[in-house]
Amino acid sequence: MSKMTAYEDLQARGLIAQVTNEKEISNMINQGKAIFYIGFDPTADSLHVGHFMALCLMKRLQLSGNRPIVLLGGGTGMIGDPSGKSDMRKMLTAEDIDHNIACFKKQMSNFIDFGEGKAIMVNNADWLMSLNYVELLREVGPHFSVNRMLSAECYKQRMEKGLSFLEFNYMIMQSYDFYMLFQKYGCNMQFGGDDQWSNMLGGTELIRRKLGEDAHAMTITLLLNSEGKKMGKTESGAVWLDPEKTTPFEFFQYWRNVSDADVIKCIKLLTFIPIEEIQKMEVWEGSELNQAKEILAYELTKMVHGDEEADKAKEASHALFSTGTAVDMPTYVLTAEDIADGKTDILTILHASGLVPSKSEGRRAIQQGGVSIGDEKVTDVYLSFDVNTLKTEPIIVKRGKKNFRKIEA
RNA sequence: GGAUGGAUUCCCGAGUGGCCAAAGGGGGCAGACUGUAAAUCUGUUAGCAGCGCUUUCGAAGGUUCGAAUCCUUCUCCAUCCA
Repeated sequence: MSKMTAYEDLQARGLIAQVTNEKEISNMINQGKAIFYIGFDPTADSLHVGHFMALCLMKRLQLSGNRPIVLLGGGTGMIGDPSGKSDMRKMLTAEDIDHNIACFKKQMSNFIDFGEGKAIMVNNADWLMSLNYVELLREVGPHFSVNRMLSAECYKQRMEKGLSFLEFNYMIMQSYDFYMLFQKYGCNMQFGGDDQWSNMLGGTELIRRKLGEDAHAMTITLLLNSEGKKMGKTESGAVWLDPEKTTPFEFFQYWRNVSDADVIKCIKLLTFIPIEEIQKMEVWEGSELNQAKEILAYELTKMVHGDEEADKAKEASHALFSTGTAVDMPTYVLTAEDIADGKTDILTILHASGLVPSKSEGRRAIQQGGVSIGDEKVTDVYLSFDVNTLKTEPIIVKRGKKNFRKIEA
């Protein structure tokens, strides 16, 4: 059997959602002739899983000889992309954007090799911020049909709730980016999330109309779970790549806990495990699939946080769910505020350590049998602890099955 | 610019003077069952020094013994007309 081409591998993994011209794109990619860009708007101070997937795609293509351009949205971030969103985002200040860009840069360099001639990083603020309104309108305005823009899928939700002129212009900015990159760097392809499709087509159209040349676009499958929701989000927010915002252990657990229906898909989309090996896992059923989850969690943690952290997270996870103890686990050290007369109580501990958002919830959790210390269920809401005892013997407090904290004094 | 309708707790949405910390659903959390999955069933879902108190129905004032509910002003949103 001949080796899979780079493009076939992407296909087999299910990474490709839509393409403008499959034949040309696959040829370019397979021959390492693509100079492609992916845009990242600096909407937060850390990258998240969606970005990670895009960066991995960059890496995959970089490995097969193609040249990536990372485009940071210093300019487009000032506008805000309405695609697929039901509400307008909070507008970011210029300072926020600068800060976020700095954070992005740092994290990205862990994944992508920006060495000589390998990959480049640019910021669209460099050309967007100095645009002159009337000039721009005359330059690109005639090439966009408002009727067609409005019918674009990405605005669908906003047509019901309201779309501001500011955001409406996002598509033009993104199209302009592609147009600029095409001229400056010979960038002939754009990648992005599938929700970017219409924005990306705007760019290829603009290039064709202005320059009479062909440029291509390809979108990456959005990482959705079996219920059709975006993955990489938890109740408390996104799963971040920054260890300060999402600890390696939390990161590991997030993937360890994906549902059966999603494991294989995630392994395909997110890891670099060869497709042949993944195919072997696909036949796994029932509790066997549980192993796949651990592989997924381990691989991703390793890629994002390194071998050492991945091992630690895996160990902690094992220890906690088999024996209920772990060496390396989230720890909370009691502060003076938590102690009164050399004592403290269970509600204070739960609340102060962040296991529950309020003491009322802590009380409820106890009453419902959801709190335990070690293996013992807590039944007394007023259970109190001697601080001196805690100093010598730290305790492990659990809320539910998956939330726990080691408490030290 | 004009007309009309609207803003309720995490979300949707009921509530038109006291019985309202506010129905119902969704989501979340916890328990049972399991495989750290899903489905299902049960409980729970403002805060606090628990049986009571404090803060909540877009914002600010007012009427009233008593307001999510009535009045005034303001802000924002939607639809229709220009």
